[in-house]
Amino acid sequence: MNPEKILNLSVDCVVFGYDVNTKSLNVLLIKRYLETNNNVLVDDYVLTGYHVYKHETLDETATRVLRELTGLTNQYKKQFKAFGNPNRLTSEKDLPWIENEKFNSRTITVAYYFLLKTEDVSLTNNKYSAAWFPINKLPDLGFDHKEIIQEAYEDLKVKCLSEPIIFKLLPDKFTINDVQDLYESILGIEIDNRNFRRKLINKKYIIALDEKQVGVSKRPAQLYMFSKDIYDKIFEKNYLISI
Amino acid sequence: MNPEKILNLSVDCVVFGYDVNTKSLNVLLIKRYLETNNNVLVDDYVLTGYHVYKHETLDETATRVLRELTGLTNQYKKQFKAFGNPNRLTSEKDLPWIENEKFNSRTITVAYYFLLKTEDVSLTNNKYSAAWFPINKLPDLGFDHKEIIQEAYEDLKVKCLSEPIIFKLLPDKFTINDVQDLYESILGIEIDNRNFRRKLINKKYIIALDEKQVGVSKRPAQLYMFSKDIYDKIFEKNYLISI
DNA sequence: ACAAAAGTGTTTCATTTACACCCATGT
DNA sequence: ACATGGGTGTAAATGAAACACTTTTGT
Repeated sequence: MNPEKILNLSVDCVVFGYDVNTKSLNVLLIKRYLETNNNVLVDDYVLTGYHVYKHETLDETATRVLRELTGLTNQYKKQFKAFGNPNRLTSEKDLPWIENEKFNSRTITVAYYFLLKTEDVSLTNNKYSAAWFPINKLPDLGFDHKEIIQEAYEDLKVKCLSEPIIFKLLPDKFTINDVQDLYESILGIEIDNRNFRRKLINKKYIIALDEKQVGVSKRPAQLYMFSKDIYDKIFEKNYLISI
Repeated sequence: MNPEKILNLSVDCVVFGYDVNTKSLNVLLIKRYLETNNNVLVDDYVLTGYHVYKHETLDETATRVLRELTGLTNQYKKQFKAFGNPNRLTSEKDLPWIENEKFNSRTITVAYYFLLKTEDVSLTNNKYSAAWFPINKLPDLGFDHKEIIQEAYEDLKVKCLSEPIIFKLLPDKFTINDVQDLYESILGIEIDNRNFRRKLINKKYIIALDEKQVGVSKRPAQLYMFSKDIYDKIFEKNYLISI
């Protein structure tokens, strides 16, 4: 017997992945397609999500949804907002879909975002036809998912300035320039390399490895890692008022 | 005919109020009391909250809940987290209450906090027996409301450092020391008065009025106001990475 | 030898921190 | 006159911002 769904409550997941090579911050989306008599009713993308089961916490639902799509567990996740507008699933495109899927059209969704590495996800033969899209080149999106992604992105932008979550998006071994590129991708700004470099290297929790890049057709860069242990140890709450 | 409730979805409101005189950051709570045959089953406090109506957005529910309790509208509010643990309403104290109120015991609540001035709320003859409690001296609380308040408070602590929401808790005319006292109350820290004073007075959006305190039995202090217009005009996003 | 990205130092400016006494007013 | 909280200034230290060239490597 299947677990029982809560019919008017779902979790939607904005899965962020960073591709070090293309320097692109991406969002993982799944295909939504519906036709009747060769008549295409719905053809766009949506976030991955599912109803909450009766026995589950919201966090567990989010974890399950990610695992179902990618096979991954133990990824950084954050619940960032609930969306409950009564009209959020009532656009012209959404109605046939909802009818087909027997959704409750007044469904509240609790939205999470995940941070992971694009390279950790294998999409070949993905049963949801999942695909990565650069955050700035999103396809046509169903429901209110464009808004949800936008709010996740805003939260990420703020949060990456004050917490070391950036490293969740990078490989375990990275270069200083990787970090800079990622900040530039997320924030849409340019950063001075010398200042950034000095700042980062001076952090005790940024550890230079005995290793350099291999297989690059240029001067190979020094590799570093992030030590969460050291970060936690030296973390000090800062009460700087900047209004 | 009454609007139709969504039975498994509610909004709970953490109403923060600051009392300038006692320098106390308070939370507004309502009484929860139930007895049968002179047998007290439930006697504690809870947050104010209510089910979401079918036609309402979540924000509208929160606004309605606050208005119902205090008569106030147009107060600062923020949705900060959804709570959906399947066991969140199943403690020994909560069960008789839920039975009595015909709640769905698997109710998800979307939590908001409000910031307002204690003095704006009149509690005489309040039909919910509402009362203010200092954030550090909360009474026995029902459901998971202690956790909800704690999370609201954490969010407030972070947010007041980077956004001028502190002024939502103060009267329109305040002294520099009022602001300092409030920061100290919220953050639980001590601040150097000279440094704080200089910092604040140098902000263009902190405007010295042609007025001083009246009715105080000491040297009356200069009154100031906060100009949101000027704040918005000179606001600049800051991309300082502090990890 | 050349292309391409990695890596490096110094100066200026702004902000934060530390710190102790006099002042104005009401009683 | 006195008690009470209001109000003030300076110097040192830290952190951010601006800025251009050399080095290393693979091809």
